[in-house]
Amino acid sequence: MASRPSLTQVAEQVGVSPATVSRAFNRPELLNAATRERILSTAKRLGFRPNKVGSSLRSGSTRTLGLLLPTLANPVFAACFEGAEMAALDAGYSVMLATTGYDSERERLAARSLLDHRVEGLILTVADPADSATLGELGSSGVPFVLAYNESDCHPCVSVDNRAAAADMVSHLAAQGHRQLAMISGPLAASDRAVHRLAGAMACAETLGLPPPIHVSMSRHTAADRGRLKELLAAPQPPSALFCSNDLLAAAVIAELATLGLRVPDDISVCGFDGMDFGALMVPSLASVHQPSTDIGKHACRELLAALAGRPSRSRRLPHWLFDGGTITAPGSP
Amino acid sequence: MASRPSLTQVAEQVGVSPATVSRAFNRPELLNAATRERILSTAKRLGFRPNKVGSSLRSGSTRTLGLLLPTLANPVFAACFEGAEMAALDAGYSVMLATTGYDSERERLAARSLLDHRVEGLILTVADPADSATLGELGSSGVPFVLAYNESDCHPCVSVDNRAAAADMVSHLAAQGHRQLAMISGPLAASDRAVHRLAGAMACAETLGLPPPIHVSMSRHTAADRGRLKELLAAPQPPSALFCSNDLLAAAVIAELATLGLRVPDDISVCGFDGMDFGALMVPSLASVHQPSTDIGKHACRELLAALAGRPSRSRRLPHWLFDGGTITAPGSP
DNA sequence: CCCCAGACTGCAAACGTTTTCATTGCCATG
DNA sequence: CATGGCAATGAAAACGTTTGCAGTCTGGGG
Repeated sequence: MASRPSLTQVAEQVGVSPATVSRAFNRPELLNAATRERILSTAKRLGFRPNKVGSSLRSGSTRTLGLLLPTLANPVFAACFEGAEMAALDAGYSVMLATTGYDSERERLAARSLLDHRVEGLILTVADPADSATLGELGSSGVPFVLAYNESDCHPCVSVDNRAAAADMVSHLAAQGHRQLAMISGPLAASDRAVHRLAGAMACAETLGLPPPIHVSMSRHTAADRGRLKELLAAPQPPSALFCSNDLLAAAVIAELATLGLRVPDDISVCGFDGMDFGALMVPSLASVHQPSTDIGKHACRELLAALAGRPSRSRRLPHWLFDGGTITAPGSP
Repeated sequence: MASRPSLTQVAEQVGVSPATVSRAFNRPELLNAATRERILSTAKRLGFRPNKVGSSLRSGSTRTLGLLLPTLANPVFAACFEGAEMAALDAGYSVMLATTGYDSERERLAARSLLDHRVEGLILTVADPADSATLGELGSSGVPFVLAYNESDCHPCVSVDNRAAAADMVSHLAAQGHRQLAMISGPLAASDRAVHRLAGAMACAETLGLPPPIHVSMSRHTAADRGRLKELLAAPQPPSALFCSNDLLAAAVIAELATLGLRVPDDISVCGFDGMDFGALMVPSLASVHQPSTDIGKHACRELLAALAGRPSRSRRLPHWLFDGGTITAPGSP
């Protein structure tokens, strides 16, 4: 009921100037201990909390960061948020989250809205940093930003080395005896990660003298996808292992294979990329290239905060590692 | 570089008063078409966007909603966010998200921070609405709020009927021939949902003349949990079906059972509660009581917006439904 | 020709802070 | 006793908007 009193009201209650009340909260050491206590106690009594809107306007700083992610339906991004939130909180910042659903128009609009709210910096994942309207607008806005998951030479970014990571997985599969692989991804236009992972897999296969992996792009859980999978397996040289460019997709593929009567890994090996927590709970557990999503969020946030503090933010390449789950086995086991 | 120009600067560029520029954006119909165009075009040329901080301060409305959830690691809450974000966006609102990690202190602090940012309303999920410090503070703040997932008689909330939903699942299990059930939950103190689900299961079992379900509370993925599960299965009358109070837990339990050499559903049936998208991708697919998480977020947001518009927000009980996945079968099948 | 109703625009006061610059005592120093 | 320095506080301007009120035109009706 008692709609929040203002600093001024507290001031006149106590009988001091607004400036003094402000100082009681921001520079308490400047005040006479007695006045400070007097102010703090009546502030509490009245239920006063400093209004950040006023404060932001005057100080020019909102202490808010923007986070722009494709979707929270992918636990990877959810983890990224939590990492970023943690780091932001530690620094006294709040975060304003928006999702784009992989839609570039929504992305542009959301970024604009975030800027309108005067976030001091932005962490975001775009389809392709080399060609992004959003990044263009952002650049000319002067608001610092850090890319998460994307890899770029021209912008600060925090990610794993997607090419190397994919190559590692291909090596691992080859070591198990697999030769013909397939790489399954979503639409490449929606994710530079998928592009890099595919490139890494291809390059590694070539180095190892494997036949080039077959690339299959699944649109969005349409019936056509099911057909494409069937077709892939009916090829003259069907792959013995499916490398999916993300864990969610891997899970979907495994489920799809099950409906086709194929068992993983007995009939075919499958692996993913991301390392979502959930993969470890699957039975068998999902083999996958793990990336430290929480840390990606955390470090992206730290770099952003660094930029806000004047230090330039540097790109960080975080380590990935293979999780050798039960969905991979040597080809042709009983 | 060009740090955002202000409305005033646009005004003097165009040679009109700030008021006119303001109107060009908010009440364009009031302006002479020519002036309007002149303003809009120079505004665009200068890269001007109205500063929401100034606007919020003057108008007293931030057009921002707060969302306070336990964790995004549970995809249920992620879906809730996306639903809420959608509804908020439709109404021209932004959302500020914070997570609590099921920690009541973090919860209190986060709520306070949200209020400090002057969100106009709050959507939140608390441990127990009947006894929540956060809700207390919120109440005296005068900021409208809507509970999501929680059930309460004293506060507006959007949820399923957890008791009835759990009862439905128990009926289903009984119909399959199960008699001795176990209910597995997280710490009851952290979730009134778990409490209600347990109560619903118990009541239904009694009605149907089944022996009372055994309740097992798993703390947080500790080694002790594994022991508790083992112990449960070694009981004189071991349960033939495990009803987990959420899907994430169900997945963990299934993984745990696998390490104990038990197959689901051949050796034991398992089911969950939530209906996270992921469950359908598991092999076998996870039987579960589904709740419409996205809609919960969406409706919670709508109710909140209603409150902001003066209409009182009403509690909504959304429908649940059983997803009869492959993790349940009649007891004692080969 | 006068008057009045629009239509359009400007003035200036808010909104709740922060912060620079002064002001006031007061005490110690010379 | 004058001086200077320090500690504690206040006055007032500024941040970028919105908005009630008042002002200026224009044109049409009487």
